[in-house]
Amino acid sequence: MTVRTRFAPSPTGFMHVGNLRTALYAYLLAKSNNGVFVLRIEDTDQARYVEGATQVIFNTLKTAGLIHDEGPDKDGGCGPYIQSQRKPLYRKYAELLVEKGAAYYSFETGTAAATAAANGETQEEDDGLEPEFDLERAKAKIAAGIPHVIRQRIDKSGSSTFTDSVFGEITIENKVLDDQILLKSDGMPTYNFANVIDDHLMNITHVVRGAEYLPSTPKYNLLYRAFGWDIPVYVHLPLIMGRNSDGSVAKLSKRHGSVSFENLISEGYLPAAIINYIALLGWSPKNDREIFSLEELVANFSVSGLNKAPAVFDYAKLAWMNGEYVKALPFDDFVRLAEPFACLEGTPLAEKWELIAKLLHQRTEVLSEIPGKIHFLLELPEYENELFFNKKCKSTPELAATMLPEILELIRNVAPWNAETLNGVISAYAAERNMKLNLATWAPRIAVAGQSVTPGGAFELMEILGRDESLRRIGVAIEKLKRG
RNA sequence: GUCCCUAUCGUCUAGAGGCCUAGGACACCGGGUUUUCAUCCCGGCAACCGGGGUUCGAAUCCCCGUGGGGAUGCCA
Repeated sequence: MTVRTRFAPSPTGFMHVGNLRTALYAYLLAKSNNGVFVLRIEDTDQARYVEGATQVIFNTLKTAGLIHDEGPDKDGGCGPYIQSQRKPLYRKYAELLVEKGAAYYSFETGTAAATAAANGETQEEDDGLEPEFDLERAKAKIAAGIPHVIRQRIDKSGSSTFTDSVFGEITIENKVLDDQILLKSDGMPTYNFANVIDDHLMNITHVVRGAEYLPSTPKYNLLYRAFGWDIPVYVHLPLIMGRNSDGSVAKLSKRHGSVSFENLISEGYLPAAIINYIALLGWSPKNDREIFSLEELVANFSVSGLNKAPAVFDYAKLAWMNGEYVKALPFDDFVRLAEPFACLEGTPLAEKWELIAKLLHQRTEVLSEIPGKIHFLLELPEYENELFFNKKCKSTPELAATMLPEILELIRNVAPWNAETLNGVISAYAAERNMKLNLATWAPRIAVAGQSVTPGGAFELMEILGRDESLRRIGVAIEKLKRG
């Protein structure tokens, strides 16, 4: 039997990494079994619907490489794949359930809650709905236009047991299951109903979803049984957590940082790195390997590697992994991808971008770090003469004050002005004075950079800055050192 | 409140009764290489939540606590 999995997001405007990871595992489970990956849009909550959000879902899956085999744009014979377009279907099945005695109508009263409030009473149990078990009377009320819902009728005796591929056998007392609403008063199904209908109709064999659905799974199974349908294989996934500022953890959300795929991308994380990282959040290949392409994930994926406990999202490790991907990028790709982040357009450095990129390529983890790394090239920072101190190479401001004027004269007219020539001249200068090269380059580097940490050494920086600006900055340093 | 799930370094995890003196990675801290920084290399710090069982033997199995998470919506 062909394995069929689905990813069923709501179009709410952005793709949370938790959702993306669910999509990834559903994709991996399907593909590692030569199965079919279905995309279904769950837009039954018109209040939460966001214009254009479906496009965000398409774009995200495409960018991430999670290509679906069936979906709104790829009919595989189980369409439509957008729930709002399936609306009549749900009522049909809900009414079938009523006939079978597994569901019943409930009508809005609109008064009980209001009355209670007026009397200053709290009536938490009252949801403003009155059940009508008599079918004839129910039909009359419907004909009279009274708003109503259809809810599941659950026998509260006994218990329900089911097996999950990750969590194993789970038993829940039926008395804690409530008569959940299946069809809303606007005629749309709830998730609790639609997922059962659609997963069955779309021949989904393996339901991959977050562990938050574990406690309500018995209700879905009751529905499957009422219809006489096969229950799919369940694969519930541990949740992804974020760390709060007070050290506690909670479901990963915006306050923990960027949690949407689009946000992460705009911060300079690479799609393949994000996928690789989240794959390892809750799943392990059971060996020490950590870097996997999507294809390699497909080849290595197994449900047995899924974890049960929630995992904390760690931006530091994501950054490290992203750095691995950035460094592995062909240089031309890095130049192209990093350019928008550098923000050099319209500056004198724009034409030096490739030269700068050469320095940045192996020193960047997240592309958004770039402006901060190179800002000193655009504008000489304010700095203290203390920077000319360096213990390791024994540099001091006094030494810099004598060296800098000498070096300035040596390089003033060298040609061509590039790292190689400058290296030659300054190396010779160091050799003459029996000085180590790292001492000879310390002062010039500080002078042209104005900061202690720089991407690249003195020669590269001077080449990028050009002759005029380099000489000017060294001049500034000499004056600063004179003032002390 | 009730119900469900869960528990190995700070974080992600390996470990399916003896291979564990508990392995890897990130982070952190040293050292080396390097014209700085980074890369790279080498080293270090750091964990089986607690208590009872079962067993010749338990991180691994069972029970009870405790901690953590989730569910309890006309959200999904």
